[in-house]
Amino acid sequence: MNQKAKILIADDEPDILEIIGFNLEKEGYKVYTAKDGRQALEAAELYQPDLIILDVMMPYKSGIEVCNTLRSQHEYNDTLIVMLTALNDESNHIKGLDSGADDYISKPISPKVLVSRISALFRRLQKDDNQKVLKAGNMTIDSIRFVVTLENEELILAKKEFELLHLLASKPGRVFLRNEILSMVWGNDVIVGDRTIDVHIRKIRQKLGVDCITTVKGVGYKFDW
Amino acid sequence: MNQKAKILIADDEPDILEIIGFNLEKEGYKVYTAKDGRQALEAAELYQPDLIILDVMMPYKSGIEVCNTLRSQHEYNDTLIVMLTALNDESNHIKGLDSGADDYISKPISPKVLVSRISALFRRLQKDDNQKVLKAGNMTIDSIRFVVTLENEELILAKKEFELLHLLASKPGRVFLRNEILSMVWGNDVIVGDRTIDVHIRKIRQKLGVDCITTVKGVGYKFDW
DNA sequence: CAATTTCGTTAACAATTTGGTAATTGCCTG
DNA sequence: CAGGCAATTACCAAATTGTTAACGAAATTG
Repeated sequence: MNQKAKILIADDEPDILEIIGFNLEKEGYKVYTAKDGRQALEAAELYQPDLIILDVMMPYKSGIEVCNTLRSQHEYNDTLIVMLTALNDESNHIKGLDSGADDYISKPISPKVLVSRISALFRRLQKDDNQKVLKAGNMTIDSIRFVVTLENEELILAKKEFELLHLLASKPGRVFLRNEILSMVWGNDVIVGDRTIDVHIRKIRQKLGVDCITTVKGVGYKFDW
Repeated sequence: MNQKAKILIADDEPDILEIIGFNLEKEGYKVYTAKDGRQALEAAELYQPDLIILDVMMPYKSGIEVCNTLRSQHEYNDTLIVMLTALNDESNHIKGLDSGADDYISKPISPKVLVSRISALFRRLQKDDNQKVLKAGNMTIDSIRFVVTLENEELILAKKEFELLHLLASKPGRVFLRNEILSMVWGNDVIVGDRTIDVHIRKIRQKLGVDCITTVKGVGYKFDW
């Protein structure tokens, strides 16, 4: 989930689609919509959303049927499903959860609450794999495994080297001033000479064997692919 | 969660405790109760529940405070937290989710719905957590029988050794910081010297005879196959 | 319940790796 | 060609980890 998480909303009321969709997009999610159960299944297959919001009452296929269908397929194992239904419809509430939904939200619901609830679900999902993996061309900088991969070959950098490369590569093309580099990699209270950075840059370039760090004279360094 | 899942309920209304408790026990959960925020924290530490239901309004410490406290400690990372509050209290609803709760349920709630909702949470949790027997190459780490098998030969590790290996192998390739290792294997309140981890790593490497644990200097260790 | 073994931890020291500096060289620019 | 900056190189100091041995606590066993 390093990019925008994709959310599919299925409801037969256009108003709901619009209100919910608008609010989720505002939060940075990529939103798709469907207006009945069949469309929902098609869209799910097409867009592979990370989370699906299903209204229980929909034409052709109810949300519960859709949920059952999805849950029976392996590739939707990790897809979050949220059921949406009218307040106090307890029997559907239970059916929804028992069909494998991850949460149940009753209408009417305030956008704020909805968004909070959805982030809570995502939070639990991504607790471990905080996607700390940067990619640029055929290079991967993986700070979970602490490995840099270049054309399928693993390179091992020392801690400071790794941190420095990671910093530069986190904003490709952007120039980092020497000061910035110092305070971000070394911290504000550590005092080291200016040449230290050069030396580390050198070591990185040497180990990578590829020239992806550009010197900007008098200013700093940047990562370029 | 091969045994009964343990659930802790914290609420200052005895009626609620009883009704919810009764219904959860009927479903086969082991239930503990607490009647205010402080007790909740104590009970959490004592019983290590799998799921905690927190009323938002409680004497001494609100459910939200309790939730924040728990979430700041590593060993409660995988503990599910459900917030319980009066209907339509939207601001608390949001605070609750933002403090790291996994779900939010508003009172009054029917026992059936509550139970369904809780099983939904457990279902999601088990999805990732089901790795009681880890496999990597010709190695098997069986935390049910407490045995490590390497090329069909059984090795016996001491408890700490086993736990450490199991932790590392649970996410192959991922680097575990020394802090993480300490808090996950030893717990947060135990203070042990720095060399302790090394010594255990040493023993594991020695017993396994295979080099599957990689040191990442200045960072931690990782399991690699 | 004493004897014995196994564990977990620590301390001390060795080995290794890493980080930082200084001195030198090289390169671009005006 | 001089001045300013970066690239290199080699070297040393500091930090980190590996290894061993030893000791008390806990578990096991007879």
